[in-house]
Amino acid sequence: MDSFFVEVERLEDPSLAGRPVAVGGRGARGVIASASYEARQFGVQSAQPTATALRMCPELVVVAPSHGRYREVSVAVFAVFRSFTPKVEGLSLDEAFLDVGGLRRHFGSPSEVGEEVRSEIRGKLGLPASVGIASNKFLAKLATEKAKPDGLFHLAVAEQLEFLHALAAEALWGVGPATLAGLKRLGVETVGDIAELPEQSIARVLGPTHGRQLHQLAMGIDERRVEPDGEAKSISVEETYDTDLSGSDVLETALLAHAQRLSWRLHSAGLRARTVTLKARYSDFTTITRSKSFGEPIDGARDLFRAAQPLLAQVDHRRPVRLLGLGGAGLETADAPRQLDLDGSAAWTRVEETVADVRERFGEGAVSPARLLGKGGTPT
DNA sequence: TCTGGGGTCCTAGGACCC
DNA sequence: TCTGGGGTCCTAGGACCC
Repeated sequence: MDSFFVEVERLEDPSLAGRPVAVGGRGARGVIASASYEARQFGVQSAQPTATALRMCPELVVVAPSHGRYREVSVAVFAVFRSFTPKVEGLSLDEAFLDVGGLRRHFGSPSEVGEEVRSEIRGKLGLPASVGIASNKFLAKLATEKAKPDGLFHLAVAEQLEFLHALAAEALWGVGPATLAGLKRLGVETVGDIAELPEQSIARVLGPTHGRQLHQLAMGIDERRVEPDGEAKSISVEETYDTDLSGSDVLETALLAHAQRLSWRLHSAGLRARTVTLKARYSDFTTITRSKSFGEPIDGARDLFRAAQPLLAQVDHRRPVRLLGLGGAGLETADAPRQLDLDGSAAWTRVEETVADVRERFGEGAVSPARLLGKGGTPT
């Protein structure tokens, strides 16, 4: 999808059409999540601090993100994908691989399939989408970049290598700042340069696994299949605060809010977590994680809070904290057998079930622990 | 006007078990 | 007395992606 968050916002508010618009955090520490093409002309891009974006483009309209809405629209977009083939592998809310190798009978060419997908999304949802077509996943992804915005690009097999080798090395999927720095030390500028190097030279700098994979990609080889989406592996919530947190009380209250949100996310997904991970980022941006695994999976807010308290104790309370996060991994479906009531928690389980019922009917903010009221919790 | 939020995968050491 | 070999799980950190 092109500028997905921005385009969803334009559906809700048509006055945003044709203007430089970005979706992102509006606070002092906000960053841009999605920028319209009009905004990109000014240099606005995702991951950029909102303040910087506003300096580059003073007339920029910054809209606060509505993730719940994007998730809903994403479900509709994926339903369109699955109406073509069950072989759909999502990469994010707004991007997926479709293996359309078996659709030749119904469509004359891959490009016809691609145009049909785009037209369905435009017709049913009113959103622009771009399609890249190629012989494997990673080339298709590169082809999609070339298709944007609102277009289609079919990378023919005969032209693969010429197209690929002319690209800058950082265009490769999996080459970020750290990998790029290593490649530059080898004198690499383009993907073609990588292909010409012996695999061993790359492996010496990047390690055997990464080195081999990168070398293969540079030669246009990618054997990975399109794997239809499976269960999530982790679910987490985090928040960067406008002003740093300090002191045990403040941190613990923030943790309680996270436990509430995480519990709700797990409950909504029908999952429980066997491993709980606390994340803290200090004001100097150093980031630590502390985790603990349990024999029995949990999803209740009280259990998550209690599990995370000893982890919070491992955070240096003398240092200001700009971000606190809480996540669950080792996920199991919630219909697995329940743990026995060993500590008299059955009553609490009933409380939490009731809270979940209320939230299902009235929304996540309908119920909140008293300790959080007046701090973003909504009293009822 | 320093640097979001939610994910995946990989590495590496140590515990523990057979 | 001088310490195996393999497998799995746990924990912490880091790179990368959208």
